[in-house]
Amino acid sequence: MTDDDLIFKALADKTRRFLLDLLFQRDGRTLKELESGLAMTRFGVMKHLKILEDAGLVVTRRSGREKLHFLNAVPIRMIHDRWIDKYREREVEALLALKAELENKEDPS
Amino acid sequence: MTDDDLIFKALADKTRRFLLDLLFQRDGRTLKELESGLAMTRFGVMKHLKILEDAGLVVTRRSGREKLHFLNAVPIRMIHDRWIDKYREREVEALLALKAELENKEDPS
DNA sequence: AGAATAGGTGACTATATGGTCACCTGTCAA
DNA sequence: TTGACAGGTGACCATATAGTCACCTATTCT
Repeated sequence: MTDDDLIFKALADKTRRFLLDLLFQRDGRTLKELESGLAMTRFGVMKHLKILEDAGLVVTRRSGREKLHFLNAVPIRMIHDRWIDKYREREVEALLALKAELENKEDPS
Repeated sequence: MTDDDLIFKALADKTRRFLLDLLFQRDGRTLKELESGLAMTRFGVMKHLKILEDAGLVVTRRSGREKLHFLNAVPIRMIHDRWIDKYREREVEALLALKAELENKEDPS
């Protein structure tokens, strides 16, 4: 299994993306803490974290009997750079800016 | 299945990523043309293209009996923005620049 | 019109993946 | 030092996914 295979397979699961969201909000959480936010057994969460770690999307540090989890954004950036060059980047940003503006007008919540 | 589920599931397969690579090189290809670059039957390629299209990563235009395929980079950019904020972006770019520099020194091919 | 060409559908099989459980290891604190 | 706590492993089952095939439709060219 190649590196990029590990990364994209890791991102293919909703639970794992949610774990990344949690770590994006705040880094350095333990398994116990991450587990408490999910409707799943500890074992399920542990498997998901292992897959994220093997892919390099999460890096960890041990601290006594705890294991702290951190988000690593480098692979995410590499996905971006694979299919978005400088030319497409201008197009895409213009489209997203337009989209944001329209949504702001339609739904000024 | 939510939008982001469709996108990440679509990206989870190596063949589909290769199809995006081909379209990144050059847009507007037909199924026949894309098929010729892969060791797979037409049906397999067609299924993959349908999944990419359902996810919005590929958009198509019919032209007579041909169907032309184009890469849409907007979902890719949204993945980036989900886990990379301005702060992390600086970190990540610095790391990738350093990495590129080191690889340049080690392997000046 | 009729043959060749480009694309499309539904059913099927083998394999990969998500989730759970019984059971185990290492660390902390009274 | 012993009990509670955080984390870890291997086996297991149900479901999802990749790939193929027989068969079908629409367009083009002579």
